[in-house]
Amino acid sequence: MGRAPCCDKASVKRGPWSPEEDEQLRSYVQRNGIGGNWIALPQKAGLNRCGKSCRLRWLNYLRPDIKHGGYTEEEDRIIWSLYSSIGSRWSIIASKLPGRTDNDVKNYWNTKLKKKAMAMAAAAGLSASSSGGGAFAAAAAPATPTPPALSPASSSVTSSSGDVRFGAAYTEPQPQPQHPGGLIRFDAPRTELAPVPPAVGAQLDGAWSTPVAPALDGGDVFLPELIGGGEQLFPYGGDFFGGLLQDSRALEQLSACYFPNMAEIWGATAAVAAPDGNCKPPGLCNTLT
DNA sequence: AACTATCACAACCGCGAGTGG
DNA sequence: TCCACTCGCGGTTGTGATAGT
Repeated sequence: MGRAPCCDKASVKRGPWSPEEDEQLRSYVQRNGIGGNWIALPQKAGLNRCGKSCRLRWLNYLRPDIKHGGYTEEEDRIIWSLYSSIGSRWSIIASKLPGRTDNDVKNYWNTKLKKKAMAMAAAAGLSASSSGGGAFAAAAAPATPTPPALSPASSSVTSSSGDVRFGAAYTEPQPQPQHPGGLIRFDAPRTELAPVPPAVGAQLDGAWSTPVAPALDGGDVFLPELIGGGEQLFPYGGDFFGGLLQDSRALEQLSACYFPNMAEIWGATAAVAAPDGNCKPPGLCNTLT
């Protein structure tokens, strides 16, 4: 049994790419495009590489619009908030960071940002002992599915591979910073989400309690549009991690800002949520991208 | 200077989803 | 409807660079 390999591993080169191979692949793709078939590409390009390897090399390294390193604080915020709400959907997260790849974002998270967030969580007094899985898992989410209109982005999510996502540290909702015109701003067409129930919404100002849900179908919304004037429209400035860790509501709202359709997704799946409260919204990627 | 530990990033692997015949 | 094939994703591993002892 077992899956047939995509190529004969014994006959193709593996490991790091040489500059010559890079140039060969780059020039071929620039001249001919991908051609809709990565498996056949290496042979056409004269490369002794697996098609998947070529695809990965092109997407993660050779593409002309790739940025490496030098993550800004704004990008940190995007990654953090989206990871907190949708988990390790790196391709989705990367799609909101122009020039970044899923692999790059994933590596950045695993090597730097996660540690930073963990340190912040520890500083915020979150314990890792209550449920295992680290400070964030411990701080996560209620045991039952969160009402989607209330907390579209706060429930823990169990991915297809079974790892538990961390949610925001839930504390009593605190009064939110005021933002003229509300946090959410998009150029895309807008649709209304159900208002946040009074139990929570009453503690928030109007702009926050009735989020306006833009449709991402209207076009990609990238970082500059998301953060608008930077700190001006973003609820937390310098102490970003600390602020979010102490205020899950803000995190939910921020995530809903990026992916407002989360509410609908969770709403559609809440009825079939697993008894443990974890569910994976079907078609999440398709809906969001 | 030599060795070890840690870090950062690139690359690989296996799986699920999508698609066309 | 089924099957084969490919793509894309996310987790994991490998490797070179750097820091520390």
